[in-house]
Amino acid sequence: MTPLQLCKCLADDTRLRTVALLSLYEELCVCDLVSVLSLPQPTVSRHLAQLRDCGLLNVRRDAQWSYYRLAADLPDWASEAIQVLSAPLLKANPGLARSAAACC
Amino acid sequence: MTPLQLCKCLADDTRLRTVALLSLYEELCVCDLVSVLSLPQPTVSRHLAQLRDCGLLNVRRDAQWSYYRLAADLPDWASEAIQVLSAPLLKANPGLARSAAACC
DNA sequence: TTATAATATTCGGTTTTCCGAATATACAAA
DNA sequence: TTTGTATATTCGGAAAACCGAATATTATAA
Repeated sequence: MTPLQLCKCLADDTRLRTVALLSLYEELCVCDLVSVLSLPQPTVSRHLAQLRDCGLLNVRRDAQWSYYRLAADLPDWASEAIQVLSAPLLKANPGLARSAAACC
Repeated sequence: MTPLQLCKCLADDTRLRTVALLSLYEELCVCDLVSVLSLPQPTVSRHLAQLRDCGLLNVRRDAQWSYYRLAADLPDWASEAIQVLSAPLLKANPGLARSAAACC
């Protein structure tokens, strides 16, 4: 995981919002993200796979649900960057956190 | 300037290294960057223009030289993100800082 | 004015990224 | 086993990003 890889991962609205939500909610399943982000399920799954392949997310499978969370072994600078970038995004989009609170 | 815009600006190796150098050197002219980054001048200028158009960099024109620096009016979260991402990049590429020291 | 140096821009073409649609897989409940 | 739900993947095509080459611009010096 390099700074460039992290920036590329976060240089997409869907992925950045996903990571911001996971910095707030610890763990979310795909259907929650589909509902909160208002995007088709395959789109969400594709971005999640990309974040997982980069080492940014971990998955936990429980029955037919997949629960995603920020990877536990991220370097400190990556966690800090995610925090620093998520905060203003969530502040500027109160609807995101609101609809997540209503669903997750 | 949004977190997404910042991430897109930094999601390119040339631009990320440029910003990292400017987080270390305060002010650099185009020919310094051309030399340090080992890239064609038009390539460097194009990326600088992109960073300038995003509001990330300011230019100061002095005679035939253009001196670039990080924008003075960046929001705190953006400055912090740049610092957090630049540090590991510079640490992982000691040659960058070294060749900048030898030239600028 | 001419020549030169530093920088900026434009133009095509290639590569990368993203998405919609369709399909596949995994699991659970009936 | 069949049905249904949740998730993942594949496959085009479209949009965007990036680069090399050529050229334009600006300013200095001769």
